[in-house]
Amino acid sequence: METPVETTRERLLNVAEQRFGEGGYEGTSLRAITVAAAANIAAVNYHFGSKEALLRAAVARAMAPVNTERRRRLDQLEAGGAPTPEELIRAFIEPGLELVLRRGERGAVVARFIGRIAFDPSRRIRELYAAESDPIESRYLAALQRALPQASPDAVAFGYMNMLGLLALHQSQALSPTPGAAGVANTANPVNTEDPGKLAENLVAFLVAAFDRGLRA
Amino acid sequence: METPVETTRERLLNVAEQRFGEGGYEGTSLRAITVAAAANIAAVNYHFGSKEALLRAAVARAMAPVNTERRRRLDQLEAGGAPTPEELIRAFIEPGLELVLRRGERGAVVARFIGRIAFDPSRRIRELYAAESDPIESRYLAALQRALPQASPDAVAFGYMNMLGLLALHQSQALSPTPGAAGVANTANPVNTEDPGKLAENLVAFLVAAFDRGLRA
DNA sequence: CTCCATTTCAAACGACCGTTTGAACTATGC
DNA sequence: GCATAGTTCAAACGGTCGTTTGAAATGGAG
Repeated sequence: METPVETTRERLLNVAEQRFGEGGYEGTSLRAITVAAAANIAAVNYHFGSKEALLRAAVARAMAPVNTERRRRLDQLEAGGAPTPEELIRAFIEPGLELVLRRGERGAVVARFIGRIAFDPSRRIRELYAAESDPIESRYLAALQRALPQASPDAVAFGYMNMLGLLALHQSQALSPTPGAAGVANTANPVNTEDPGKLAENLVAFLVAAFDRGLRA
Repeated sequence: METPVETTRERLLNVAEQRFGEGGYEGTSLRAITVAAAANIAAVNYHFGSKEALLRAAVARAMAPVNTERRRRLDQLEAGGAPTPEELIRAFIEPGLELVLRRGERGAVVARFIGRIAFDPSRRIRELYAAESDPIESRYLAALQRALPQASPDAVAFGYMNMLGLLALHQSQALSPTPGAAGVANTANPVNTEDPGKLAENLVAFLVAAFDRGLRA
């Protein structure tokens, strides 16, 4: 069989995903990325133009399948009548956790990358991410509003932001602290580390309860 | 009245809070801090020893009143019998939001600083923060477990981590995106920007519902 | 005033940063 | 074969990074 070897461009994107996800944008140097990708320093500016353009390309590539799947689910739900809050929450959470975690090692890397960038300390980086996930946001907000007519638009937006934030934190694995360090419940490891599906179920249940009964009028 | 002028050490801590909260640890240089604090570059290493030690000192100073208030509330609740989940959640959230937001401009700066550092991209920084908020963590977990006997320890820990994460995100104002940019609900600004008390109420209600009915057995 | 510990200062250290350059290499079409 | 477009390369660019140095300023105690 012929092995379609990864191009330099692809290797740069893969390593960028991993390193940016581990150390953040500011905390990761182009030299660290290019060395790990077995590429020359100048390759970044040749293929992408700048460090930030590399990040933008990596975000776009990582988010594309998630956005596609979310759109597909939303289309499907709305075609079938009035979706419940749980269906909508599931359609948002699961593509973020499963589609990306359910692929062995690389999936976890992509998830951590997305989760970290979404709440990077730099406003510039956060907006860069927001622009990528923006298109479907208003659709979800409108659908949630219809599914929760008793909640005010502000309350729905509040719930949506909480959902978005919690998803990002779980994606980035920031809520599953290091085993050896001083963290939460180091006596018993949380449920979710082995099975991303179980984490998705737990998170959906948590959010459904909060949306159904935790939004102030 | 005599004006006890701020010492260089205090000015450095104040500016560090602000800049680290805005740009993150890696994204903020000591030169930017010392210039804004009208101090010499060498002052950081003289008063603290290193950049990381400056951060550690800032975290400790910022967290001290929050930890004290949380301990006080927990003592009071446990002295009065078996606290409800809502009382426990309130005792955790409110010190984080009010005690720190309800102080004009500087309170918001401190809140953003804490919220950002708690989920900094660098694991090293996150652990530095975790060590500071660790002491009361096990007390809260145990109290929550007693208040929610039907939930498994894993589920309680899961809920606690979600609470901690959501609090940090709201503290850092990462969930109240920039007004002009492409973000959630730029048609109507969320409720919470003007009144931190209202945000606390919304967040507590959200979490109480999630804890009461959203934790899987 | 002298002494001494504390604090501030300008200047420099080596290291690393993102980016650019221009030549060398590679592969494909003619 | 040669020409050509695409890609990779070592090397260097000017800047900024955290940290260190040693001297100058400061200010209370004797």
